[in-house]
Amino acid sequence: MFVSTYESAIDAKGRVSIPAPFRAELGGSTRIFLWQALDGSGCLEGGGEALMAMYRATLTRLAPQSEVRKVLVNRIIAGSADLKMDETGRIKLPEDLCKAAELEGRIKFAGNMDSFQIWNPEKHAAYNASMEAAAASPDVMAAFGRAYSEVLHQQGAGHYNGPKLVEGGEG
Amino acid sequence: MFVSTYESAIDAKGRVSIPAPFRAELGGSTRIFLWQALDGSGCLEGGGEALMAMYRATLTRLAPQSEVRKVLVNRIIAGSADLKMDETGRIKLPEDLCKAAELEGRIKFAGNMDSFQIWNPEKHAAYNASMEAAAASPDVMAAFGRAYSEVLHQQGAGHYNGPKLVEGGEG
DNA sequence: TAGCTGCCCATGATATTCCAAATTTACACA
DNA sequence: TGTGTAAATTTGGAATATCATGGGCAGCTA
Repeated sequence: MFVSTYESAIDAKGRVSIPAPFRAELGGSTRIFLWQALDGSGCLEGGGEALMAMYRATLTRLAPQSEVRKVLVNRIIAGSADLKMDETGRIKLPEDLCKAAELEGRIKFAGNMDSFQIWNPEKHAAYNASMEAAAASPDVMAAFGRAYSEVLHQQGAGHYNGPKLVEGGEG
Repeated sequence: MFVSTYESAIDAKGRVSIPAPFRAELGGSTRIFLWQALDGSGCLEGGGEALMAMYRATLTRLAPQSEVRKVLVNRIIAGSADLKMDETGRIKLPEDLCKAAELEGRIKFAGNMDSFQIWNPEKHAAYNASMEAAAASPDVMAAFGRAYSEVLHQQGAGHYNGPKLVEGGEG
């Protein structure tokens, strides 16, 4: 799972070091896919071969000529950059994606479970602030609490046994 | 279950010993996650791989582009530090988290069932005082009583048999 | 030939691991 | 109940490994 947030930088040659923990998460593969986040937040989203395989399987389930499928294939498949890390764990960010996400100089890598995000630091700070404010909402905590107890019930057949390592939770 | 409260200290290099009972609770794993508590109380919250696996399962249940999920992924997944204990059970607290929770010198570890909290001692004392005052409220005790008898019913098939050790309740 | 790209090595900073001393805690025995 | 011994834990510091980053060089492309 891609967890935590790391800072990195674009060097003079347009190269970026992928944080080591994220590299480890790619399981030895050096192929990285990058595209613009679908939610309009202005960051890039990325992942490795495992994620792309999941997306492929997911998109294949959608009806071939459905509008939904066409949109998602366009945004994620056609819109992706297909990059290869060098020996020291760096990739070269394509200019169009940098421009779209307003990336230059220092950037932020943020874990997003199965994928990660790449942010302009100022935008990321603003995003964090809005998320922090939203987290205080009772609705958010209530929804989280409901989902958490559902997971507990599922695991423990009705009564509380404490958290367990969920199957497939990590590699 | 993470129980009780322990005091510890941050050394000159920013390292902190995890209290031995909490270490035992991590079940041999040396990976620790730390993030800012969602409730705005100003402490850090932490747990091990089991808790993070639970959170992952929980977040996966929420609709992918829902606001609730985005908020929680931001706060818990992206907002977590992914730390590794050394041989003697210490972690290095990231500076940004220390700053956010006003941690320096001595700190408090407080058990929180599935997770634990890390507090600035003065803040913790103030929190304790407010909790002690609130515990006297009839509403609190009433809610506790209701929940307690629900659990009893669930365990004892409808009538009171005295409390039981729930299967797997402790190790 | 100029610029871009991929590949490689060098280096400083940071993080991790290892070792050892000091302190606390637990236990057995008188 | 007090004391001595052993074990575990906490603490401090140094050696080592890892990582991010800058730059060099060759090959390809336009």
